[in-house]
Amino acid sequence: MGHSQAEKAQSRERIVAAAARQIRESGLESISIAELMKQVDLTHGGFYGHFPSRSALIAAALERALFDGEAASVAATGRKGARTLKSVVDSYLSPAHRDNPGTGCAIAALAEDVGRADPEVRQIMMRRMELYFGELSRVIGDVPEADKLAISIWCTMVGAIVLSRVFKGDERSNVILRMARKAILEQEKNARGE
Amino acid sequence: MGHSQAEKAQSRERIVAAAARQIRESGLESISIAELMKQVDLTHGGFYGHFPSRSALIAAALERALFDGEAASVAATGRKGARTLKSVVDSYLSPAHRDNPGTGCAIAALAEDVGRADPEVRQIMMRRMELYFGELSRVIGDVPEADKLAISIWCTMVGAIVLSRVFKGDERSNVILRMARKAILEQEKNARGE
DNA sequence: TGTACATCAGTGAACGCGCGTTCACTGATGTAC
DNA sequence: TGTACATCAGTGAACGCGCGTTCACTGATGTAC
Repeated sequence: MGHSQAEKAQSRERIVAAAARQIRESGLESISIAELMKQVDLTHGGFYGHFPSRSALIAAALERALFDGEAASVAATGRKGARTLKSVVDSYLSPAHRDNPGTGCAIAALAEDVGRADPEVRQIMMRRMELYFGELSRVIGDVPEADKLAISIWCTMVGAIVLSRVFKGDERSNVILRMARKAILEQEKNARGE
Repeated sequence: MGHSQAEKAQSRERIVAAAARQIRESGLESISIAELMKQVDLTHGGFYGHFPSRSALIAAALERALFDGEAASVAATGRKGARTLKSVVDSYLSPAHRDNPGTGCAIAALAEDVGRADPEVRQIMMRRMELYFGELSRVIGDVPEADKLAISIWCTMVGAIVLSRVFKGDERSNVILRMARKAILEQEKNARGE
């Protein structure tokens, strides 16, 4: 058993990463400390050397899930400059994203849970979403009121993933993704054309 | 203590109605049988005279929440013939709807929870959503591919309520509702114009 | 009409279980000399 | 280089608690005669 600071930080890292996946797969409240610690090959008692409470972990896991989900999206759509609205939407509204909530967008996975949570938890998502709105606005680029368009596009993307997951396994699920994608791209075209 | 069949049915009714509100306010898994029975002035043991298990109640409560939410929407937007896309969207994307999930749309409140639930639970929501898609399509009326437009509009409406609830209490929350509303109405205008 | 019995919705104590949290302890590693 | 000690990440038993579920019981009402 090691005990350097670096090793402790690595343990914490593994706990948070596992929790970030867990909450996206099964919800904010799905975290069981005993099960989580088993997942990372530690005993449950050690948890309190890393976090003061379960709810502190949930906050850290949400922050991490938001960060990871964005990193995965960026990785899938290519580096900064190469991103277009089409590439972002195609990636976001893909069957792969729908079928893998544990590594996907934390907004689509957890916004309802967060909407019911404490203000501190909601703030974590609010702050991150402001960044997302800004980033999508920049991807849209030279369109009048791109910042406002970015907001409504986010609504459609999140709603589409959420609904497509209700229908997963059914062909209807793919139709939802396709219709949302089409609506978003047409919206942009119209905004550009005016 | 009465014990006619009608009185038993009324008790069951009150349990389901309370549960339907509870799950929309705090999530599918938020139901505690002891607390629920206290809410309807019964003792927890009596629960099993009405339902075989907690999960059977959850299924019944979801069904009921979906039904109630739609009834509330219809009540708010006027009778059958008088409904227009604008009236539906204005009502759905209102601050009142955002602020009262317990009496609102069960899709917006529970789709993420349901997406993670058993196939039987997902089917309950799937079936109801097919009806909703059809109804919105009829409200849209004489537009090419109104059925497809209805699907993408539902995505935007659900996403907007879900995101606006994360931001509740913040001015950003109202902006989200307004931008989604605007996007939907423009989408319809464009669909009508082609 | 009055009495005895059957029904059954609801009661409330009890159960086993898993959970979050605490804490005295362990034992591997780092440091001092 | 070797020995003694300090540190501290992780261990695992124990706790109190709330939960879903069971079940023997109660007592108000309906029915039979």
